[in-house]
Amino acid sequence: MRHGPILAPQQAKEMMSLTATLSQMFGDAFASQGLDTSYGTVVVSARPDLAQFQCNGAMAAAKQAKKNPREVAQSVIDNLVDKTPFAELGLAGPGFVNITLTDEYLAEYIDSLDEESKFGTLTDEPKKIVVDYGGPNVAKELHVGHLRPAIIGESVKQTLRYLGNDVVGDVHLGDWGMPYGQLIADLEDRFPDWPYFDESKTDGYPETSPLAIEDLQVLYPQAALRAKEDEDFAARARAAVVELQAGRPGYRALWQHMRDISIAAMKKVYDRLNVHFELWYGESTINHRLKPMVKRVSDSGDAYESDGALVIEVMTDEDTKEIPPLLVLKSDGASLYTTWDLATIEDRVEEFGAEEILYFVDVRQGLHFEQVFRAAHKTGIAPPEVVLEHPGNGTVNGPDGKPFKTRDGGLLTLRELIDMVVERAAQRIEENALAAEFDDEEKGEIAEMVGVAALKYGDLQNHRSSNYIFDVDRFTSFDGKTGPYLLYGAVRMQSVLREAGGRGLAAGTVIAPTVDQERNLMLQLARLPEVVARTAEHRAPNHIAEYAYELVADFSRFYEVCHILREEDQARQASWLHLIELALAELRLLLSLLAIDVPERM
RNA sequence: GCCCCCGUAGCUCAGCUGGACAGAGCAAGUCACUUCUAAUGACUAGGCCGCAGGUUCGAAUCCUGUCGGGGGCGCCA
Repeated sequence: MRHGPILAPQQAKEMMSLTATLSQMFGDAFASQGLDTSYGTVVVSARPDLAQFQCNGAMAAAKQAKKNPREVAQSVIDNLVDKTPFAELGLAGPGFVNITLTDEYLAEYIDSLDEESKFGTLTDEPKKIVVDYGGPNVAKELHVGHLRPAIIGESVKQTLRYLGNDVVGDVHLGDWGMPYGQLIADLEDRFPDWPYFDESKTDGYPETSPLAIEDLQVLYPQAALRAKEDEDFAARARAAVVELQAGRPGYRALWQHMRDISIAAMKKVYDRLNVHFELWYGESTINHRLKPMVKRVSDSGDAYESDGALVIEVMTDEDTKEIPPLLVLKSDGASLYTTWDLATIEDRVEEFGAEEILYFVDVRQGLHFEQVFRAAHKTGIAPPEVVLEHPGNGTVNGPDGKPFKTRDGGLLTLRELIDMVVERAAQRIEENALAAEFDDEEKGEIAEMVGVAALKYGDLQNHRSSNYIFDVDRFTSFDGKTGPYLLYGAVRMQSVLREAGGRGLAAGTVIAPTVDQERNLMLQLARLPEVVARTAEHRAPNHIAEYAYELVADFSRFYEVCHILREEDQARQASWLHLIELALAELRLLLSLLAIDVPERM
């Protein structure tokens, strides 16, 4: 790490990214022609053989101003105030402006990058954002379906936070539905003597849970099955839910036990994935809001009775497609997930002041969220300016292209999935003679990090909304675009810096590049801000995943041709060390935004 | 029946919301290690972007139609 001057927070410098700087220069040139500055947007060139950057605004500007695009482009070039940064400015095709920087300008820019200035990342106007990305059910073990929301949500949360927003992640437990009525009713039959079922008692229940998580995992499916087959039992289960939600002390105490042991079990799995929730709220958290909220939407006329149930019409005159009304109360008067979702929005707005609420949930729940969002805005539960968004995720599929299942057709637990990848990673490490020198404990730690990185990167490199095929062998490979390859890149950077440190070599000013691989690495290092911004904008970590790979690949190419420790020109060597420090700092940041840990060595 | 998503190289997937000959990884073939971790790098080959129209100076990207696959449509979450 390079240690610049320690700046007090209020003095922390804000700097612009390279493309933002260039865009401003071109924007000014457009403005001087009476055209909008937004046409000045400069992006990385699609044709690296022709130029480093390009500006395509002249074509759009010409269309709007009814001018000749090539003439507009030429006059923009002519009206750039400062041309010293440019080695080449060319006009091509219908009106592309090709831009190549001088090596000196590029080096100077790269030299100014550091962690304090976030490598040129401009922070957002801070917003209060709630990220809802868990959704596991109490009493059920986490399964494959919980993987994507967890790791995508965590990554976007970290990214939004890095950009300066006030973000909290909420697991939003499924802890208030029918399953708990079924469990309670079933337990009451099995253990009628338990104090929880004695209606004459209102307190003095056991401190610790009589049930272990393993018990719940067995009991839950049995109770669900029983409710399906036994109508009498189902009726008692429904009654138990009503009593639970009404606050019957014994039921609440038993339910609390189930919730506590479930959370403890979930945390173990989420911890392995580096997924950490600030809030462990659930559907039950907003129970006290349900009645007043329902009354309010009924009184306002937004909600009305339909087939005995209470619904909110969410279709408008502008809709060409059919959108069914949102059901907010069942015909028996009980609340359901729509009720809880609405009340949860109310809670997040009133208690936290949420300006944006993002739901990282399976895309298949798209219609539900569309209905809930519309209802929330229509009823004023969410003020109009509050952004409600459902960046949905696709599924994890098996080799057959269908949602992942175990060999016997069951649902694979998340713990089993992680174990599978970590085991394969351990095998790969074992196959390699280089790991032999590490003791078993370190090998185990490395296998865990490599395995989890393999799993997470294998997932995150796909766009959030697409389904992908889970392939342990491919994910854990050290070759190609994989988690292990990225970790290996980071480890090599660390290794060079460690060696350099041992020899008393220090990083210095970045000087003008002389070889392509060096120049390309610099250009790559400059791209981070736009990639981070794009990830946040699209709520899609695959942009960061892709960029992290490109960065490591450019580092590897540079490393191949530029032998840092052997370099005799001391200024060049110091410059290269600086580049490696920057590459490592950026890579660590990118991986931290993907919530992937980096080992010291491997 | 209505609605949503997907169809890109042999395989797995990107493609920054209209820009220049469509990209990556794997697999295949060729080449480079007395190395700072070769757990690497270089090169070759591979695609009428499902199909047919349309809008545009310009379309994998937008519109219409069509075929194929997946998913969703009030008392489960």
